Amino acid sequence: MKETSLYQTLSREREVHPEVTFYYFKQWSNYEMSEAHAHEAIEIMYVLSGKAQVEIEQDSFMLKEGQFILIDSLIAHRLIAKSSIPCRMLNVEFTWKSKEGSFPSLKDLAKENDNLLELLKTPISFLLLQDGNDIATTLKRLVLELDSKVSNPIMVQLMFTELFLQIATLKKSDATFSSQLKNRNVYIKKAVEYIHHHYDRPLLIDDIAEVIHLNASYLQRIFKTEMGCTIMQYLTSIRIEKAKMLLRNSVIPITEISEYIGLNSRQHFSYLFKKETGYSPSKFRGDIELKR
DNA sequence: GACACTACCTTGATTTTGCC
DNA sequence: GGCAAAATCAAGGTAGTGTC
Repeated sequence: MKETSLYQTLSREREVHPEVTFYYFKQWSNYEMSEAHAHEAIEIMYVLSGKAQVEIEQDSFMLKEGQFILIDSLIAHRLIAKSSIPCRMLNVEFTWKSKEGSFPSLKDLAKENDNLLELLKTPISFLLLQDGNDIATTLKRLVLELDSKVSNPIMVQLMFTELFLQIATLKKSDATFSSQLKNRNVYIKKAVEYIHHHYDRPLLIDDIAEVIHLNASYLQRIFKTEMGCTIMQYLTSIRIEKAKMLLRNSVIPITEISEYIGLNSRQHFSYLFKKETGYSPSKFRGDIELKR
């Protein structure tokens, strides 16, 4: 494994910070790289809209909106964007520079965060993940900061820290999620994946059924048999867990949290939340504040 | 897969609550 | 009292389920 690899972070003797070498937004249309290329920089390719094919070593993947791929240093890859819909991407490439100042290195951070440690301990050529929107936001903020004429190095390192922690957490939850699904019926697996990726917008059973090419009522029946709950119960449980997290860890007004979890109605959000937890959203947040 | 019935969800209007 | 946020209510729509 080369010194420039992400996965050399723990064994590398010198302490390093990430340093962006190249970044750009670009819309690809009817484009095909003539041949695969590799570079020392680690690359993140994030699909903002549309879709594109990425070939890495012997594998080939169709990246869709909201998905991103992190390609390690010196891994050959090739981009093909031949879909009728143009693909808009944000690419960020970074390498390493010697640690400066007192800002903790990635190695230091891994000592404090199990998910990050696990990510850096498991070498892999590339990492393909579905983003909830956190990674996109952080990448855009990072690019905006780099574009700034008075770019602040500490801000850049803070955003990189946020980015690495988000990727590590996403990878961890993706692994847990995947292992739970391993033995499930393939249709149920697709439905559950779709729900996990789209719970933040209004979802109809018909939408899910259409995506996996099944009759809606048939899907409902096999879902309940396999999962022990209806599709809507499953979706609600995910939404309430996300709402609890937002109530605990953010100052987002309760009226807006319903939008964050895909419920158009704040009234119904309050009703569902109370039904599931026994507390109204405001009481839930208030009790947490009191315990602090 | 289609249909019908029931239960539950969504939505808009209204009321209550808390803060200034 | 005025205002914004949160909670409640009722009607219509949608999901879940049994049956064919």
